[in-house]
Amino acid sequence: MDSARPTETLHTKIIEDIRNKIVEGHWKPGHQLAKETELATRYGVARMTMNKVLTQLAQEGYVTRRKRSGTFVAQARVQSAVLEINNIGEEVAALGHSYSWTLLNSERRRMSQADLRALGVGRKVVEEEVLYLQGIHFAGNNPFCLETRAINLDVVPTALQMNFSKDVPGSWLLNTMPWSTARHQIRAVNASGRDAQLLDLPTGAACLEILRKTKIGTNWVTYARLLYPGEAHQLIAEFEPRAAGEAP
Amino acid sequence: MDSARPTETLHTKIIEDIRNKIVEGHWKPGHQLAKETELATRYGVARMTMNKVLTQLAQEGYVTRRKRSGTFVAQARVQSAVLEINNIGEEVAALGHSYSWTLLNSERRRMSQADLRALGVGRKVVEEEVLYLQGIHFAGNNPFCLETRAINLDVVPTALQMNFSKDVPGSWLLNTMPWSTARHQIRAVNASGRDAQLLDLPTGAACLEILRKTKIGTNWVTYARLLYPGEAHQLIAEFEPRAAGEAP
DNA sequence: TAGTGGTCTAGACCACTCC
DNA sequence: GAGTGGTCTAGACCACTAG
Repeated sequence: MDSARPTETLHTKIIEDIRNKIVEGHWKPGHQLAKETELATRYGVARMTMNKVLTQLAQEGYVTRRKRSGTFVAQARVQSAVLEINNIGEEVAALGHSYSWTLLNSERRRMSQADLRALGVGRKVVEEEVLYLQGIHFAGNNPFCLETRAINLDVVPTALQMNFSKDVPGSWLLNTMPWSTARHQIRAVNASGRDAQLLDLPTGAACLEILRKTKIGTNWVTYARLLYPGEAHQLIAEFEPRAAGEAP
Repeated sequence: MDSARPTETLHTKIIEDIRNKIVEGHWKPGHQLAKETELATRYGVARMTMNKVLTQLAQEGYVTRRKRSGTFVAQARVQSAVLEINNIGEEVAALGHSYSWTLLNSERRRMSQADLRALGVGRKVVEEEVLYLQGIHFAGNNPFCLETRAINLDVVPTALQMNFSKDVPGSWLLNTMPWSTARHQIRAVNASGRDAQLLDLPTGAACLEILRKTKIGTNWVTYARLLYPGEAHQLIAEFEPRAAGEAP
């Protein structure tokens, strides 16, 4: 049990101990743990501390807790993974290239049904007034990502005062509306004529398409379509074993 | 889903209160919160309760805590998202199609450098003995996913006794080694001749390629390459605002 | 209805870090 | 050095649910 790195607190050590018992297979899925009070005396801690341990293990998905029944080792699944969605500029910088952004088009208009489709949004009743942008992110001299974006002017009217040939809309929005939440759809598409041309690819080249819908509260802030050359880009999703029907 | 329901506990209500203050912009990033003891008296609770509140908000990424300095509203970023990586059979069933699996090839052999490359693995010194499988997942009568997989026979020797034309290797492994962890790489590729043929696609069709490396402890269990027709499949990643340098 | 987890408290000591 | 968060305790009551 030589643990080197983390702050060695009581409950941290207990958590690791129990987690190991589960991960290494000594406690199989379905195994019932002793009750809080007993585990507490066994580890020589107060019940509050033991509760903290078990609560955290439940949050992590390793155990399931049911009142009146007890605590059980959960059925594990490699089911959810954490996906890093980074700022494109940082992403390029991390690859050791110089980053630049070129604005191709900027237009104030009402969103058409075609726009909605292009941005992967289901049909909406109201066609809001938006700022419609298109531009390219470069890594060195190579196109790295084609961005098409609509910004909801009802929510972010200040966007009209911005000069997006200088500021990158994604970063600006991130700083302006910092607590937005987003939904991503990821798929593979063959680059169509104009997209391929802009990205300097042969027509039909496989691209990774990310559709991002950003909301704040119940209002949508921006829709973005990010198109990456398939060979130049990949997403890394780190594991995480998690139980079946668990929350966070 | 906005929940109105959940058990209204003291600290839950306080958490929501503070979270709202942050999300709605009353407390901007960088804003310093009052200290624990003061917030505790202000909300009329014990410090332990307030500590639980602030600890959870820090875990969620809304605030950053520094000893001796205090608690601050974090700089938020839509930076990580939770990506559901489901069992393929369940995935197909969820779409309302009947699911089936066809094994194309099963072979016990040493992994070659070509195999490693095909599975997206960097070069390894030892070329372990593996069970090398290839098969297709069907949704109805249509190919849904082409799977190429190597199973480490040192870790899972029982795989040799299985009949993978009947059992789906991914599901079987999930049940056998429930607490493994995985790493996923996601990218877009143009389907090459043989892959395209197996998936019943024109050559060059965009496909979503998922490379999955599964480990248990320090040993690798299985490498899998899952190739989905681009149009037929997409991944959904649900949001999650999170602070810059925070640990989940 | 009894046992389990869920929550809360009041007080205490410690470790770290900023001034 | 002093103030902050970090942790821990011993005891208490409550809510839910399985038997």
